Amino acid sequence: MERYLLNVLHSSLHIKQFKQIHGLIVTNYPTLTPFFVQGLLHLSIIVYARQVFDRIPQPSKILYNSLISTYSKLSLYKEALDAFVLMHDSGTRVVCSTIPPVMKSCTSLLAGELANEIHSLVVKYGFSSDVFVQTPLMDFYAKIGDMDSAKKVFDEIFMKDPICYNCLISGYSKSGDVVAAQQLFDEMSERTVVSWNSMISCYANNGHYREGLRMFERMQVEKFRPNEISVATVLSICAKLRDLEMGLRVKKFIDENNLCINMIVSTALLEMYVKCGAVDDARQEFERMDRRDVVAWSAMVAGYAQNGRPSEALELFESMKSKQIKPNDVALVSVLSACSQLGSLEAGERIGNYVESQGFVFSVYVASALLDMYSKCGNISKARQIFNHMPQKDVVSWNSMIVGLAANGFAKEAINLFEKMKEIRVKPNDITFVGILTACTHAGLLELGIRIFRSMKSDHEITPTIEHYACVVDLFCRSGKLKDAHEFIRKMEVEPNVVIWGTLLSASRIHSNLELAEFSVKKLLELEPENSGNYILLSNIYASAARWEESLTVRNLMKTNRVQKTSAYSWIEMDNKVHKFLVGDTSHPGSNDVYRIVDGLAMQSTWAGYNFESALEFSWCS
DNA sequence: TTAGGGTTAG
Repeated sequence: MERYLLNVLHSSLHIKQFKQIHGLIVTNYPTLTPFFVQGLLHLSIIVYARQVFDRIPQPSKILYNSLISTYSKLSLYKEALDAFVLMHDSGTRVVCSTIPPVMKSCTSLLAGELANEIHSLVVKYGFSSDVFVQTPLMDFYAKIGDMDSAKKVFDEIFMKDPICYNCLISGYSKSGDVVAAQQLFDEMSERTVVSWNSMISCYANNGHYREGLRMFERMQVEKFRPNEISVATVLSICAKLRDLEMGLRVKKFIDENNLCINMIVSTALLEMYVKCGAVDDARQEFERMDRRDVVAWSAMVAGYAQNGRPSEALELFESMKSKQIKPNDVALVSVLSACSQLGSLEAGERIGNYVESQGFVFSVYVASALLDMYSKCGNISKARQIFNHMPQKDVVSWNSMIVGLAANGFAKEAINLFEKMKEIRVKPNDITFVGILTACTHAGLLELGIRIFRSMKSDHEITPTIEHYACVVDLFCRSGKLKDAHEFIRKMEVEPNVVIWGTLLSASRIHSNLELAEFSVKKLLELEPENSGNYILLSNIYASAARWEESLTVRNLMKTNRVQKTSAYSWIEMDNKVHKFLVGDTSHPGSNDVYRIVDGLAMQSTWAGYNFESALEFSWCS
């Protein structure tokens, strides 16, 4: 009977049958209790198993090991460590096989103190030569970024298997030491798919994207079959590179090799489309997914928000909530950015209330997005309130507040905030300076603006970009110092673009500086010969100075260059479809009806006293 | 032992 029961306990039983056997054991075979617990642990009926375990007076080391490893397998790391402490305190001898699940739990919980104690135990009991003990120990050091200790443990391992190499490679990868990772990889006599994947993600995580792609190619040349982890990593590289062509090649590879498209691969594919601007393809991938977790939903919401389609971001966010997927901080950040873009205070406030009631304001990301939303939607005092209450602020929070103040006309406050930021030693970045220079422009603070611009390189080691130069040109122009603006453009270290010349042009026209206007519009013509607006501007400039001949020459030049004047159109959105309106076009099948209604409206408006000066001659074009 | 999503300007 005992032998029979032992066999039964290791087969898959229903919980009811277990309870019957438990009764039998308690009354007739108490010595079988440990085997009974193991049967329960085997099936991961952990709570029941623990209850019975606690009634055993002196559990054996084997039973402790089973309990600890089951906790660890179920990701119940705290329980695993508690059980280990219990085992150790009860005087039960720790064995080799006790260590791996305990170390894994220490790593997951970053339990440094206990990990150090275990390391001492490993040395004390002489487990140091065991690769199964040393690898998780080394992994712990690698995960906390202590690569010196990790390497020390690695060197002590007698028979090194690929797993311990892979562990150390991923440690170097996370600490940014690409060279050490590659060296270790080259040393390996026996590589696995994991080794290749670790190297690909090492390059990916450290910004060496092309190198990562090369590893992916090389692994195939060396006859290693990429798995779903390889392709997910490579897809995220394509996303970072904005390389749609490569991304599609990877997708073809997945299809041709029948690789499993799990949720992570799908999301990586979706993300690749999003970053390459192919939002509709991303949405198709999203629709194809049979399961979607909060990451997949957030990626799609972010996709719309990042590609300037805020209404769809908001719509998808609502549908995510209706599917009972609880939004997390990432989803909230994206949807708040969508509200900012829409300038929709109503939607923004609704989400803002949710953010505050659910305690998400403690996330720097969410709070920054929230304050940005309030400032873009015009509620600058609420934005300021959120900023002031943020327990932690990063450079983005400061930038959002500075830009928000500048955009809402509080230039002095923006500049004060910039000073405070420097005082508490938050390092400004290039965006900070775009914000602060805009503030100076709005307040007409020419000298201060120039001083701040010059300090970028000297005090903050930031090389000004074309945006910063454009701000300064604007600063000169708005102060009426056109000559200085021109002089500044001539001395710029980067090639001036259309924004720069456009700024100078519009200022020249305002201040009737014909010479500079002519000069800048010629520059504009060089940069964008296809833009009809530039020809018309130049022609008008000549005309206004009564230089008719030159005016005509420009018009003719426009004809010889075959530049077409692009028509301006208006558009409205109806039932999720955008309709464009153009002048002098009757392409819409219902245009007769449209005109009749428009005429009727115009008539009624005229009767109501509205004076129509412009023709109401428009039609549908899509 | 290897894999996916986020905020600020123009």
